Amino acid sequence: MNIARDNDGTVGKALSALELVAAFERPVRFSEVLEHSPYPKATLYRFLQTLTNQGLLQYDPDQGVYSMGMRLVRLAHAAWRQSSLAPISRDVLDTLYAQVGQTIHLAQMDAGQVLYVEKRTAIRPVEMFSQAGKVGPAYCTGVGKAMLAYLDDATLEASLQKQAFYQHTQFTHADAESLKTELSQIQAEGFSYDREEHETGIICIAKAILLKGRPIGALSITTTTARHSFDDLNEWKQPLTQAVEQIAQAAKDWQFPTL
Amino acid sequence: MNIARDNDGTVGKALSALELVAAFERPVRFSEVLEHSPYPKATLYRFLQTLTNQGLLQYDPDQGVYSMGMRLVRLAHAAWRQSSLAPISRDVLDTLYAQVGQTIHLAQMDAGQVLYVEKRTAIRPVEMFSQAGKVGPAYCTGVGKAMLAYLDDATLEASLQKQAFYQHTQFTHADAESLKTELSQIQAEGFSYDREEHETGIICIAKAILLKGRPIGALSITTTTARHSFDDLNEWKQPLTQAVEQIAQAAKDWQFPTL
DNA sequence: CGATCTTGTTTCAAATAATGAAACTTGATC
DNA sequence: GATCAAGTTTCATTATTTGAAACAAGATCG
Repeated sequence: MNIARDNDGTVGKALSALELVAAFERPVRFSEVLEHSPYPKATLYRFLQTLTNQGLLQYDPDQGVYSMGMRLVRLAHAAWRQSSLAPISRDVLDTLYAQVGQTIHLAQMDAGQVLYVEKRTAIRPVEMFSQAGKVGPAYCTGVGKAMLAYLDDATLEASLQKQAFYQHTQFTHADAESLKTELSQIQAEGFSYDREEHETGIICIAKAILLKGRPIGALSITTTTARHSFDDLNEWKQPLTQAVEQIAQAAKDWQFPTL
Repeated sequence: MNIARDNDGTVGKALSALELVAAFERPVRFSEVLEHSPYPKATLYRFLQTLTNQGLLQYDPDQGVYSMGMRLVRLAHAAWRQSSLAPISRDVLDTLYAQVGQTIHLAQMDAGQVLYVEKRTAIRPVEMFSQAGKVGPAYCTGVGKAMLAYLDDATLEASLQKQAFYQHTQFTHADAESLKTELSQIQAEGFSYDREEHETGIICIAKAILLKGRPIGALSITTTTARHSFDDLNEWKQPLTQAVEQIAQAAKDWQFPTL
């Protein structure tokens, strides 16, 4: 999964051990991690010790289990404030949500995946980290394809390598070729669509947020086939474009890091 | 600041370089980080490269600046879901907020500091990471003192070492001795108070959330001297206690890691 | 326009830290 | 009380990190 992330000596290896624990999504015993790890017992043991020492993991001596550490939350707070689009987009998202009344996602790219950094939903207004920080596939989401469409060739190839092309529905792109065809179309049109490619019944229109020609994020408006047709999506083109432009402008002013 | 966190070889050093970048709270040039760093040029340079490679940092080639990486947000998502009190406390906090109508904070301990993991406020319901992940001092906040009061001697001493005892207001504890006296009082009474120790005009009542006798977090209700007197705080003892007990019960059921 | 400074990047031998097989400890199970 | 599983430590070997210094690439100035 991680291509360029494995040649970083001890730090890289320790972080991959951290990901191992994260993947369980629950507290885990040492032996469980060991089973899924490429490292020998003693090595993994020392990694988990170091990570615990550093607060990236927590160890519960009663249960003998490791879980993710709170230091990550503190560090992510800094990341979220300093280099996510979320803080500068808040007002824009509020306005857009008021206009369209549909679920809105603001996403960025991370290692070929889509990372959601903000959201507006009718269901539950406050969701904190349970929403921000979530990841999704790039090849079958509106925001993912919108960003892929504007990547330079080298970065695009690297990202495509990382796509699973798992057939979520009958509409999911099966390979890089078929996806690439749509990407040029998206770039020409300026809008990206999810036509039930990730989940049956869920459709969306998305648009990339560009800074100096590079995609720094994407914004999407989501609905269901039960409530809207594909054509209906286009009625949101105008407010979506306006919101994207406002965020792009704010990013420019704030000297947002271009990838 | 980090006492036990420095003997962890390369990983520890790399993470301290990451903290250096985080401390700036804005994108930084290499040379700026170097000035604040104990490491030689070449060493720091390689750390930043590794961290960037790993997605813990982002590098903007146009500006030549580093900022915090989005991988942290993804990892924190896992941490927040799997080992923060926030997900299991959501409903309890909603109920408590409905009862008292004051600002509520849910906090945990991280390296002697108070780390806020959830919040309810009238001002702005949605705040995401801008609130969760924030840190504050332990020695002069209600939640901080509530947790300190139940730490075992060894952990307490270690935590006290890390307190700055900066005189925020005229009511701030000036040293460990004066703080310790209050801590035993808090343990006896079961409630902790912030009497304008952190900020003038801001007062709160807090209570530790205990699991097997150990403090796994704390909950506080905050108000201002303009709206309430110290005595008024005690009227919230009952709902606060109930909320704390509900969270403690949920944590027990969910096999929450005990520190 | 060339000299000088500042900032960032690479090199390479020496110093240090990571590695992992195996031995050991601990505690549970029968 | 013997057996087994899970976790922890040891230590010689191996690989990685380290950092002074040299180098490159712009910027700034006389």
